[in-house]
Amino acid sequence: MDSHFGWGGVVDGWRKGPWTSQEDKLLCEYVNIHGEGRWNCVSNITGLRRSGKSCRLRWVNYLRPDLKRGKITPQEENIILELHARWGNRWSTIARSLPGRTDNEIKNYWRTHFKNAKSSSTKINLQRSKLPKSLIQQEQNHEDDEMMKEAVINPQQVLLEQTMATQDIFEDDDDEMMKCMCPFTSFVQVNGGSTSINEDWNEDENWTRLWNLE
DNA sequence: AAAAACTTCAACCGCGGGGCA
DNA sequence: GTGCCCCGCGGTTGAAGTTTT
Repeated sequence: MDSHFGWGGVVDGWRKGPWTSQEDKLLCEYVNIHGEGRWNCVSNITGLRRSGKSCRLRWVNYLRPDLKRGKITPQEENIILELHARWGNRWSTIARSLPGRTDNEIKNYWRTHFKNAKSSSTKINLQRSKLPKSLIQQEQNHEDDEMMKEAVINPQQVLLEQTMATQDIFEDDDDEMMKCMCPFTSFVQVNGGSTSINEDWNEDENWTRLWNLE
């Protein structure tokens, strides 16, 4: 990042740094008239001295009228955790499941709250995130198929594996996070190495069992 | 009360993919 | 086939705000 020169100033004719309310107004007017897209035209049409990239980012992450404001809710957090376990750092994919939230917001939230979670599954997903999307989709479809087959043959083992993978992410994290994850893991009980599916959800009981899972 | 440490989040960058001439 | 342009994504940075010492 070259912000040590140019932050808040002009570099190559483009303004950088924090947006002013006047700049926001110009960008909103542009989008209202011309719609989203053709970001490189914004400067020509509005006189805004911002690059197309900067305009797009400002609109997508801050000015869009359908954006939610305020903190991530526990429900949204659950979704983020679940989808991150599945997709790794594919923030835009995760963001599509959270209307009103941006990939940037989710990425920041994850880094702030969960970046210290060190787990094999996380590492694998980070590596996956660097693969071409078509390959990832193929792989994911294959994994889903295999999971479905296995679930028919051995449902208890599949549930246990899912639970273990989920808990692995939280090995260094606190009670609050585990409480958030309870709805996803509640249906498996572990008793001295054997597992059983619990039809009747009992929050306290299951919570303790999962927390002590080794 | 002040300094240090930590957290949050807006905004930047480089890179890669897709469309088009 | 290839070169160019635009767009979107993920990683990173640093200013500002907040909490702790």
